[in-house]
This record gives sequence, structure tokens and C-alpha cells, in this order.
Amino acid sequence: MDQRPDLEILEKAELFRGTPAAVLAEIQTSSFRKRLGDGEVLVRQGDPATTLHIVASGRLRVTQTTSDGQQVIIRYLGPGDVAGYAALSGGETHPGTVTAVDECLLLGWNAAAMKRIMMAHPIIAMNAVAILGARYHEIQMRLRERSTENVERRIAHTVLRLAQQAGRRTPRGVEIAFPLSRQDLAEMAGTTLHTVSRTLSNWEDQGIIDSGRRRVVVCKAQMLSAIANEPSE
Amino acid sequence: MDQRPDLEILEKAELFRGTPAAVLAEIQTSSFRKRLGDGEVLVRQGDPATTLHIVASGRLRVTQTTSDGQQVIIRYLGPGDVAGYAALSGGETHPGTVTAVDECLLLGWNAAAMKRIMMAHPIIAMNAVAILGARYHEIQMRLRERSTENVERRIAHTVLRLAQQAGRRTPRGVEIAFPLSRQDLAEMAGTTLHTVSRTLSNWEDQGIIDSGRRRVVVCKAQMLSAIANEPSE
DNA sequence: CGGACTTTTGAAGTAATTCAAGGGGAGTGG
DNA sequence: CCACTCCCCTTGAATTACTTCAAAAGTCCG
Repeated sequence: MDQRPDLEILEKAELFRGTPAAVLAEIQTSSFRKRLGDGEVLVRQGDPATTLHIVASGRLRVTQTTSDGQQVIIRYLGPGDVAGYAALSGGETHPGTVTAVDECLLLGWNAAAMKRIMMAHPIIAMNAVAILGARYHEIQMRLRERSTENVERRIAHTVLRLAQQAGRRTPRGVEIAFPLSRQDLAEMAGTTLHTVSRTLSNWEDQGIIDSGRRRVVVCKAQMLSAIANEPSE
Repeated sequence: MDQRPDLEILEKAELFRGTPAAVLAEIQTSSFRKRLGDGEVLVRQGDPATTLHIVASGRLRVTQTTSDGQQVIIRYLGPGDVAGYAALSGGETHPGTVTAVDECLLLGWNAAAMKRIMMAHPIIAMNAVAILGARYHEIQMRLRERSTENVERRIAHTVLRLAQQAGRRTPRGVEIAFPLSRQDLAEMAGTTLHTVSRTLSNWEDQGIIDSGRRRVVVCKAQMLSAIANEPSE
């Protein structure tokens, strides 16, 4: 099997930024490939955190589920992202479930092996600190949004963030490049699919977005931004 | 000035766990002390992230403020905790404001110096990954709570978490060991001080807690736990 | 003992959920 | 190619948990 594509993936991943080529090659040697289709599960909440993955292509959804079955989407992962960070940070089990929402290709490592690599190459550990710091920052802002903003603003922020993280330019505007249902948006913004549906319909009437079955295109990002940032009252 | 107490603090801090004594001594040499009184600010949201601190004693509150002045409490920090993690993770500015709620003593370092130390001693970088991973996990759970639980459960969770992180055993029960107003609890649980007041009054009638001006004692942790975990309906 | 904060409690208002029902699109299989 | 079925989305109406508004009563500190 040709392994050059894997090396390219590693070169682009934030986790390995600044790592010498020789070390990357060594890291690549100890990795394994994993493929997933839409809806397949990579790791399940509560599983022992024994593996770490890097997303090569495709998108995945990270969710947390309560004991009574309610779900929240923590974030989406795309190419270059780390999946299963608990394997790095010493967590015993995965705090969330990671599910593919697309065709996905991932590279995986044994957690203990990756920890040895990090001890030998502190730059990678520093990158991990930066990655977790950025995620912590992002989720902090979402927590603040949840507490201070009304539903419309939260949905606007959610859509803008997704467009930025996973947007694809099209003639009509920026399309979120993976299947995204009203229910998914509701679980990200902390509301119900009904409210999301009403809100998107409203925006569609104003020409701000164009949406359909599991599909959202942002046509007027400016106006959406204005909604996201307007004073709450 | 006697510097042995500082060394003891470093030995106990999670960030420096597993670091050889000789290295700790060196780290201590490059640190400076900082004292704060109730209400004084350590770092302000948006300030350049040039320093890192470890809490030696006292408690601090981490908040985020929106452009229109609304505030959310992200977490509280206590002895051994890292304050100003952005200096580690490469953030340019501090994402939140850190304010003392007590008399506090902290040790501080220049961010660049600490980064050099971490590159030279990967165990510290690994500890930083573990610390950030744990914080990320905790805030994930809070985000989920916000989205799936009603106010009473959220307040219960908040009080239990604070009692666990900063609890002091007393004859009456576990007392949260720093001044904590209804407003503070509201900003942590994502509600208003009125709702917090009503809820606490109700719990007080049931003998679950004992509270007063900026003071909360958990008498029946079991019952509070039951409230925190009862099905939402 | 004045004055500033903090807390309590009632009453009114409302944003968003819940309940309910129907309509469309995409894929499948005859 | 049409019909069937399964999702997903939409939209109205009723309900409600929580906020907002308002006012008064404690409590701490100088």
C-alpha cells in the first residue's frame, strides 16, 4: 500500500506541526488506517481511551448523551483534527461519542505509543496543548452564548461557525459541506428542531440562507453576522 | 525572603507533577510572587497572554463578559490550579478575566520562559495536556447540562461541583469555602439571582442546605445529588 | 446608625417548548 | 416509471418554566 498520502496528512495536521520529517515518517509507521461511512461510530462515550485518531478526510460529529438519552453535539471534526483527545490527556474513558457524518478516512495510534512519541518530541506535546487550549476557548464562548443570548442569535452563531469550519464556496454562497439536519443544528445551538425550522424559514424568506433537506447554504453572511451580534434585547 | 514555601507549592501543583526536584528548584528561581485581595483582578479578558500563574492559596473566579456587559462565570480556581492557561496554549490574549474572591497568593512566570521550560521537560507539557483535557471535559459536561437540564438540576449540579472543588467539612455539612453570592451562582448555572434565591430557599426549607449572605453549606449532599440526577420530566 | 449590598418574595409577562398534524423528497422495490 | 415508505421539514396553537418587574426586608461594615 502506498503510504505517501498518509505522510502528507501528517504534515498538514496541527498536532504534528514543526515535527522533523524523519520523525514524521517514524510516526507514520506506527499508525493504522480506518475507514467509516455515514453514521458509523468511531468511539463511543465511556469506552476506554486507548486510541487516538487524526482525521484525514470527511467529517465527524462529537456528541454527549445523558443517562436518559438526551443528546448534545459538542463539535464537528474535519481534516487535520484530532479525534479522541482523551487518549492524550490521560482520561480513562472517552467523554463523548464520535460518529462519521460522511465517508471518512482516519489515521490511528495506540494511546501509549503516542504518549511515548510526545515525551520524545515535546513539540508535539506543545501542539497538543495549543489544540486543547483552542477547543477550550471555543467551548467557553459557546457556554457564554448559551447563557446570554436568545435562540435566534445562538442559531446564527452556530451556522456561522460551521460555515467557517466546514464551508465550501458555491455560486449561491458558502455551503456547509456535510449533511446537517435541523435536529443537528438544534442539538448544537441548545434548542428544538421546531425552533430551528421556524428560524431558518424566516431567514430563507429574507434571502439570508438557502436550505433544504440536511443542507444549509449561507447566502448573506453579513446579515447573519448582524443577527448573531445584535444586542439581545 | 524564605523560598521553601514556594517549592512546596510547586511540588503540589498538578502542572509540575513528576518533575525532578532539581528542575523544580530551577523553575522556582524564575518565578515571582503576586498577592491579591478580594475583588482584585489578576488578568483581564483581552489582555496579551504574557504571564502564567499557579494559585498558591485563595480562590479566584474566571469570567467571560460579552460586549454588552453580560457576564458568565466559567469556573473557580483554587490552590494548585493554573491561572492564565492561554500563556501555555499559544493564545495571544486571555479569553477571560480572573478575579480574586479571597486573599490570594500566586506564583507567576513569563510565558516565553515557561514554554522553554516545557520544551526542555516534556513531562510538564504532558501535565498541561492532562490539565486542559480535564477542564475541557468539565466544561463539556456543563454545556450538556445547560442544554438538557432544567434550572433546579443545573443549580444542584453547580453547588455540588463547588462543594467538591472547594468544600470544607463543618459540623453542619460541607461548606463552600469562599464567598459565593446568589448572583455568582446564577452566573454559573445560567439563570437569574431571583431563581437561585427561590430555589435555595426551597432547599433550605427541606433542610438540604444552610445558606446566608454569600455563604452556602450543603447539609444533605445525598438529597442534592438526587435532585441533580432526577429525570428532567 | 447610616448606607450599601445582598437576599427574599409576589405578580405579570414572554420566549421558547411542547403538542399536534400535515406536507414534501429521496430512495426502494415492484 | 410509478407507488410506497421512511425520513425530514414545516407550521399552527396551547402551554409553561423561567425571566422580568417591583418592592421590601435583612445583614454587614464603617
